[in-house]
Amino acid sequence: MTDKASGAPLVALVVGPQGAYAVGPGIDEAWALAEVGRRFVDASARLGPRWVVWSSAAALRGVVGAGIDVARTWDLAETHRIIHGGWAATPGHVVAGCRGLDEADVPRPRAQRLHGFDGDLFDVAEGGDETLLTAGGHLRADALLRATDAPRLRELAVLALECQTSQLEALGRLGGEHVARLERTVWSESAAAVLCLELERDGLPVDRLAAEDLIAASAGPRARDEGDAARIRVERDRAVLRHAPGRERLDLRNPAQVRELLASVGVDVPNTRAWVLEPYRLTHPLVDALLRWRKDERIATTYGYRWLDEHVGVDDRLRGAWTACDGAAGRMTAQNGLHNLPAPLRPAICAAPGHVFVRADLGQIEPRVLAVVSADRAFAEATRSDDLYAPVAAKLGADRPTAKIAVLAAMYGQRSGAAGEALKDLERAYPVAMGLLDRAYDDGVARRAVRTWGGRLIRFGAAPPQLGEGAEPDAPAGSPERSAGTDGSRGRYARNAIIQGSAAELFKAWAATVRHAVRPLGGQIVLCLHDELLVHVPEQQAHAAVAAVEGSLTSAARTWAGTDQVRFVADTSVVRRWSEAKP
DNA sequence: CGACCTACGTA
DNA sequence: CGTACGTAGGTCGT
Repeated sequence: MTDKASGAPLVALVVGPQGAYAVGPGIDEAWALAEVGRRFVDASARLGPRWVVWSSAAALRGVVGAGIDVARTWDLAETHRIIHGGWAATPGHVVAGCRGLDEADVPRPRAQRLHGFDGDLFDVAEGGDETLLTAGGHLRADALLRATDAPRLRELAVLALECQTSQLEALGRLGGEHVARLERTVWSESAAAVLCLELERDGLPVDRLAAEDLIAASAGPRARDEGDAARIRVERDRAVLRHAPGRERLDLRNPAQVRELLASVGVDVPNTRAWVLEPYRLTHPLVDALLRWRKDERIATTYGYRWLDEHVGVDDRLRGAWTACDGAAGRMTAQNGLHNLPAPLRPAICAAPGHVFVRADLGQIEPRVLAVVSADRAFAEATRSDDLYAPVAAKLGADRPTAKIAVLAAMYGQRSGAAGEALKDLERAYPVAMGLLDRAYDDGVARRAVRTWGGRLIRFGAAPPQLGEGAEPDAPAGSPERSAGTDGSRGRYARNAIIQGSAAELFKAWAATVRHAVRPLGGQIVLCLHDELLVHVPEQQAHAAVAAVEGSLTSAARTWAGTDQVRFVADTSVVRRWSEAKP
């Protein structure tokens, strides 16, 4: 069995709790756990395979952790998510997907282990002589954890190869003449899953002292004990409460009390959200003080000393868990603030001595993606420009701000504001692109599943899969499918998911290419932020890294889009601190 | 203790 | 100008 398009032999790797197994053309070996890294390197050099894994996290965390470069993979879990939609993708789900079995019947792991007991040992002892599959053809729950001997590991590896074959056939049925595009999606999404492990391993470089200073500016000094912390909190609150004489005991963290307080000074609002209060900033000094307090409070609670201590390692790297796709359209997610670090803290994100960041963000990615997905030749023409809105404005006979609002309104669906006339002109100027958006909207209203450009399924109406309960402790919150909501909300969701999800695919294809290109330079991708990449690289290699990042965009975009008629642009700069680059 | 709400950070 | 995500603190009910 080989990967036809790339010519690489397909080798399954299963890593269990006590050993590993690799099987494929030219290899059929049990590996001791301590030897996995070395044998992985040997087998990679000897065979140049595409490694087939149930999931990158399960099979490759140790390999990546050892600093080994993992080149080509086929991640069965990520592929399952592409083909079938949703987020649940345990080996059980993969097998069910491949065999056409009902996802709802996938065996789920036993309930929570009891406090103070090691549930794994208990389960392994009890499940020692079980078969791999149930009578119904499903993979037994926790099959990977229970695979403690070589024969069982081999069985799982062979099954993985069968699933890969089955997924490839499914891609062929789905893709027709575009099967190669879907296969490339699998490759880059699989690479993204490996990249996630690298991001977790490497972390984001932080200037700890700068971070402490920035936190101190908002949260005050480090508290020595609980009483000290309370005193500092009261001190912070006083900046607001001094504007409310007689109500110094009020709890600013309680929105109901804050709303009442605002009413007492004549500010009557339905809620106390920042955008609601913003117009009242000058009405009463209390409002301004409150909004400033909220900013500080955010840093004090979410990005304060505790955050620094818990998530920034002794090597001054900020680490969190990464996932290659969320449950909706397929963007990457990250924990511990890596994806929502407040701008005021960005000066603390600083390259290590002798290093710099190459920072690059994609410009106007979503309308450019729309040009690809819709194959609208006129709209593609507009992407030739560095600023896509300029030619659109010219074509509409409108000014640039109007053209921009019209395009955004078309893509995201506006509820308020006045894009009306320009929107009608847009429909006339780019009927193909607008037609795609209208069709996506209608699909959402009708609960019809849609697919992104790369082939990821966006589902509707299905019962939300049972996450949680130990099945997938790290599953992103929320249910991936939109079964509820109004017609309009589903329509907007579908329209957005096609654009946002396709953009995420292009981004990951770019990131995977960059990752490969900067490795020989000693570079690492240290942050992925939906349309922005931060690459950490030795100073002397900055120039080469910039070229690699930009060259990667050209090649990744051409391959992903299947055309060079749509242009993608990146704004790239070399900086010491993240904040030096204006996004 | 968890579910839910409010609020807000990022893209 | 919509969508998505992660985090924390509050309340309320068990």
